[in-house]
Amino acid sequence: MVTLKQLAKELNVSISTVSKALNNSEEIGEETVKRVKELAQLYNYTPNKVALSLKQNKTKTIGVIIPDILNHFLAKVLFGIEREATKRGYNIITCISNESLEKEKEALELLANGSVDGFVLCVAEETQIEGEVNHFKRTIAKGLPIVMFDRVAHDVLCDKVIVDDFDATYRATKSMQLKKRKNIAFISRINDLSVGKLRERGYNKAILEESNQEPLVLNLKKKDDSQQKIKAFFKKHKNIDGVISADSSSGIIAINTALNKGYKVPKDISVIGFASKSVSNHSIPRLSIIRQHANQIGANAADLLINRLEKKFDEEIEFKTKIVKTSLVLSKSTLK
Amino acid sequence: MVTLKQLAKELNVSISTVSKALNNSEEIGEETVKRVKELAQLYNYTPNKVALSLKQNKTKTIGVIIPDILNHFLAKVLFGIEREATKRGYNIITCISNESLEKEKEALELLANGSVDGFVLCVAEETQIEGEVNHFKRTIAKGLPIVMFDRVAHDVLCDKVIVDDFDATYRATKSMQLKKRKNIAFISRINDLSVGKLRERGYNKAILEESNQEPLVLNLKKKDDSQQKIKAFFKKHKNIDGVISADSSSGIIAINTALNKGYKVPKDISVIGFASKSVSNHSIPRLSIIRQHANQIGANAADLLINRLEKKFDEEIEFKTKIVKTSLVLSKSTLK
DNA sequence: CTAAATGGTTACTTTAAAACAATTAGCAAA
DNA sequence: TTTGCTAATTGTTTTAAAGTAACCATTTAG
Repeated sequence: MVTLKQLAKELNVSISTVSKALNNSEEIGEETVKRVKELAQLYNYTPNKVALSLKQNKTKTIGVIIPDILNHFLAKVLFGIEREATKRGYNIITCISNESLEKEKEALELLANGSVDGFVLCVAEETQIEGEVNHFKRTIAKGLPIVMFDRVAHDVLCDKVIVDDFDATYRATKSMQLKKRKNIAFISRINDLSVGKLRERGYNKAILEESNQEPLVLNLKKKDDSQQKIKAFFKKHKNIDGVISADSSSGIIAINTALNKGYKVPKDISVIGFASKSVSNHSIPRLSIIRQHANQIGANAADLLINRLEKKFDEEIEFKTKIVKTSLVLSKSTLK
Repeated sequence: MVTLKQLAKELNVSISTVSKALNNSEEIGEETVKRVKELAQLYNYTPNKVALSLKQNKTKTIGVIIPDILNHFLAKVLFGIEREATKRGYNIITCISNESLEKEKEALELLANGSVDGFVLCVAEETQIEGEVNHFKRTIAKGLPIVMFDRVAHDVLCDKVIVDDFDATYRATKSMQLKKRKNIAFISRINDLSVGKLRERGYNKAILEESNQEPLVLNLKKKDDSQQKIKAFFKKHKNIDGVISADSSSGIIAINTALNKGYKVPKDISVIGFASKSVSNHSIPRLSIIRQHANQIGANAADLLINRLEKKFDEEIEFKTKIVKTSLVLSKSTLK
C-alpha cells in the first residue's frame, strides 16, 4: 500500500501538500495538484482506513450482533443491513451471539474499543429469558448508539425496528375464521422469544373473540423432533382444520405431516405460517406465508443507526420505534 | 473511552510508563505497576483498537466475501468462519457480493485499504462464468492473503478449502445403483457453478459405468418454478426411480412432487440431495442428504488464513488445498 | 514593501517500544 | 567517614504508524 509519505518523497514535496492536493484544497497550485493526482492514480493510492479512523475518531463501521446466522429470517435481515450500510459507505463487523448472553456481552465489549461507531443487534434468547439489559445500557453510555431489531429490550432507550407480530397472527387467524375454520391450532418453536409470545397472543385474541372457539397451542422445544410432535398433535386433536405457525419450519412440516396422514390441504386443514418465499416452496401446495420483509427491517435498522451517527452535534434525535408491517401472502395451502 | 494519556495525567507519570506497566514490562517498578493497573481497572481501560492497528500494521480483522447470505450452506460456512476467527481473536467484516463480479471487486478494493489483514471468500457466480481472476491476483500482490472456499479459482495461487463434490455424487449415485435403481436422474439448480459441474460429472461417471444406463439431467434456472419443472420432468420420464440433487432445495421439492404425483418414496423413487439437516425435515420421509460440513469448511478456511497471517517472517508456507469430505447421511427417502 | 499565492511545519489522534536519562544503591578507595 | 564510580533500577523522551488541518514561512508579483 502506498502512503502519502511515499508519494511526497517521490514528488519532493511535503506530506501535507500531497494530502491537501488530493483533497482539492485551495492552498495548493493547480500544477502541483495535477502532478500529485497523477502519481496517486498511477500508484493506485487510497487513504489508509485505519489512520483515518484514528484521526477522525470514527470508523465508518457498524457492529452487527445476531443470535443465529442459520435462521433464515436473521440472515435476510443481515443482508438488508449489509446492503444499506454499503450503500451509505459503512462496513459491517458481524458477531454471532449464538443466543447466549455471555457471547452477546463479549461481542459488545470487544467492539466497543473503537472498532465500530455503533451497533445493530437482535437480542439473544438467553438475554431475553434472563431479562438482562445492563450491557446494552453500558454500551450506550459509552457513546455507542444501538439499534435493536425484531427482538428488542423494551426498557432500553434506543432506536428499534420491530414487526407487527401481534397483528400479523391476529389477522392471519381472523382470515381463517372468515373461511369458517372452527378449530385453528397454533404451532410455535419460538415460545421463549418475545416475538413468539406476541404471535401467540395475536392468535389468542382472534380465537377468544369467537365465543365457541378455544386456543389450541403446540409449543415445540429446540431439541424436539418437530415431525413427530406435530404428528402426535394431529393425532390427539383430530378436528383441527387450520394451523397458524410462528416459525419458519413448523408450517411446512405441518402441511407435510397433514398430507402424510391423509388430510387434504387446504380442504381439510388450512395452514399459514411465518416464513420466507423460498421456504414456502418446500411443500405442495405451497405454504401461505406471513412475510416479514426482513430486508426492509435490516435496511431500516441500518438507516436509523447511520442517521444517528451522522447527525450534527446540535441536533437531538428522539428515539424511534419503527414497525415494519408484515404481509399475508396466501398460496394454495389456504382456500381463496 | 479512557486513553493512556488520561491515565498518565491522573497518575502524574508519562504515557509510556502507563503503557509499559499495563504490558507488564520489567522496566517499571512494582508499586507503579500496581497503581497504574488499579486506575486502569477502575476506568475500565481497554487499548484503542484503531491505534493498535495503526501501530502494529495489522487489524486482527478478516474480510469475508460471500456471494449470497441467504444460501444456507454459505451462511453456515460464515458461521464456521466467525467462530474460528473469534476463537483466535479475530473479527470478521462481511461483504456480500450478490454473485456479482463488480461487487466482488469493489469489496476487495474497499477492504484492501488497511481495513483487514486478509480475505476468506467464495467466488461469485458471475466471476466464475466470466473466468475473471485478476482482482484476486492484485489483492494477493498487495500483500493480502486470500483463502477461497467451495467455489474456487483454480489458477489463483492461494489456500483453498473445497468439497469432494465429484466423489460425493459419484458415491451417492453408486449407492443407489447398488439398490438396483436403473433410472437415476440428476437435478440441479447450480449448473453455472464450478461445484455444480463437478457434481454432475460425479453423477455422470457413476451412470456411465453401468453399460445399460444413460444420464438424465434436469438443469433448473434461478428464475424457474422448480415445482413445475420437476413435475413436468417426472411426467416426461415416467421410469425415474432415483434422484440425485445438487442443491439444497431440489431434493426436497423432488420428494414432495413425487408424493404429490402418487409415487411412493422411497419405494418407487429414491432421493438423495446436497442439503443440510434442518432442510431435510421439510419432507416426509426425510431427505437423505450429502452433508458438506459447512461449519468445518468455514473453520478450516479461517484457520488457513490466520496461520498464514501469523507465520513468522522467515517461514514460507506452501499454498494448501484442503478437501473437506462430505458424508452421506441416509434417511428414509432411500431404502436401507 | 506588502500581500497574495503556495507550500512547509507542526500538532494531533492512540499506542508501543527503542533509545535515552535520571536516580539511587552498593561498593571500593582515600 | 566520605567521596567517587559503576551498575541496576526506574521512568521519560522520542519515534513511528498514516492521515488531516491549523498555523506558519517562503517566494514572487505588483
